[in-house]
Amino acid sequence: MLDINLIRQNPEKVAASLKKKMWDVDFTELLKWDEERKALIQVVEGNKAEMNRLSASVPQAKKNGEDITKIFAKVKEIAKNNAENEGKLKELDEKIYNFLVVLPNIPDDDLLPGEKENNKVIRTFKEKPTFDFPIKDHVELATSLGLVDYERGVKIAGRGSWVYTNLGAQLEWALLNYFISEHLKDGYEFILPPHLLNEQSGLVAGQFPKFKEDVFWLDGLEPKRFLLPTAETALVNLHRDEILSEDDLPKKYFAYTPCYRREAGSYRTEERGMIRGYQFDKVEMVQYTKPEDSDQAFEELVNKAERLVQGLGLHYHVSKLAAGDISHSMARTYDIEIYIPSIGIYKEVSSASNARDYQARRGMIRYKDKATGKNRYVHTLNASGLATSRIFPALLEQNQQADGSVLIPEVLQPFMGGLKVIKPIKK
RNA sequence: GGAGAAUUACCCAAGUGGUUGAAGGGGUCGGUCUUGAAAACCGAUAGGGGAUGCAAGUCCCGCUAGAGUUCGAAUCUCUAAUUCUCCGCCA
Repeated sequence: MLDINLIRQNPEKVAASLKKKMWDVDFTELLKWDEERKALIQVVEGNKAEMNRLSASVPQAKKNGEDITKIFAKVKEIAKNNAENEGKLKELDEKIYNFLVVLPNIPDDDLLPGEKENNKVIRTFKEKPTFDFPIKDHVELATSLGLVDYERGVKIAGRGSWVYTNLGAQLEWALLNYFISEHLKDGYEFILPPHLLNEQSGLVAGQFPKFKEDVFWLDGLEPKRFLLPTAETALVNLHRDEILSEDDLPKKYFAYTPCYRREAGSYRTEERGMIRGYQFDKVEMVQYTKPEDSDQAFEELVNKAERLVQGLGLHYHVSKLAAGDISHSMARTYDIEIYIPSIGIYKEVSSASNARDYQARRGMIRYKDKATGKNRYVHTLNASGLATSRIFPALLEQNQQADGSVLIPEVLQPFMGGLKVIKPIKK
């Protein structure tokens, strides 16, 4: 949610910023409603004040034996006139809310306008791996090593699903364990949230109303619930409608959940296997900070996500996203993209974003500023740390050997009973 | 799934239609006393949103939420949410 004051003060500037996100908006109507609303509030409240005064005078008038029916009539008359105004006011409030609630966040000033083509790679880790043998893709590797059963996944669930089997399940779990242990070391609080969330949570995170069709909704519970598309949705709502103490900030959380998304099925050869499914595992970090601390927190989150990939020894780069490619709710996003040799492209394993006060405004998440005693909106930030569904294939492909085996990164070995290499199953 | 009860401020809680501008207690904060602390005593403690104003202030809305009745609602009615108790079912 954008601050309407910002729009009042400088509508052209806000419109220009949103334009960078490829979002055309004209505030003329909104500002007109806003003016009308202010004028109407004064009328409505003035009338209410008058009614309150009159009603309060009844007991005294009774005591004095005055004619109170006149007072009753007067109040009734004012109430009748006011009802219409109140109706109009409610309508205006709704119109203003509906206008504001769909607007995306304002991108940071230093971002390039436009979409993907204007994303900029700002750092790279390691060289692109080279192989002196014909490489296999991750689907082939996962199958020949007995790590993933795609066919049985489709059999028991349908398209867009797979089964981690045996060492594959262990590898997946080892990745998650490795991420979790690193976050614990860094003092982040571990959360296991529910996976079925209510609509308000989606609204506060900024996924709704725009992306209501992109999540899975469940029948059978009223009011309806949806399967979380990312743990961010849960974590960012933890302190909804709360006023935190300044000493509590920053709040640093991480959660492991599967993520459920409808977008699977955009089947392209580059999205074979587990690159895009209805369900994938992810560890997600979220921070609540004071506004002045959020830039630093953003760097911390990007850095943490990078260190996780570095620990695995995999080649990746960091992209600073153009304004039009960052998500609806976010002001700034860096993607960490990992190299997948078989398709020769980089795929997102972490997306680190600063929502600034956009989500906090929607969720009334505030803290009491000690110096002024005033309540201020917090800033919320999130970053994957990490999503396994791209790490897993990248790891298999980047670490494959000529004999078809795959080396397990040292950091994962303790979580896999010391196993150093996964060898093909003999037929 | 069924039945019943409850929801008041940081916590507990009084309050069944009009000086409620919400009692009282606890806690917290400040003070007195003390070498320091405890105890005791004194004082403060309704938050939040909005309108207006340079400001002080004034006003509107706030007793879970939303509707309604009434000149007037914490109080009466309806709907919903949540919590608790009991019954049923169940991993």
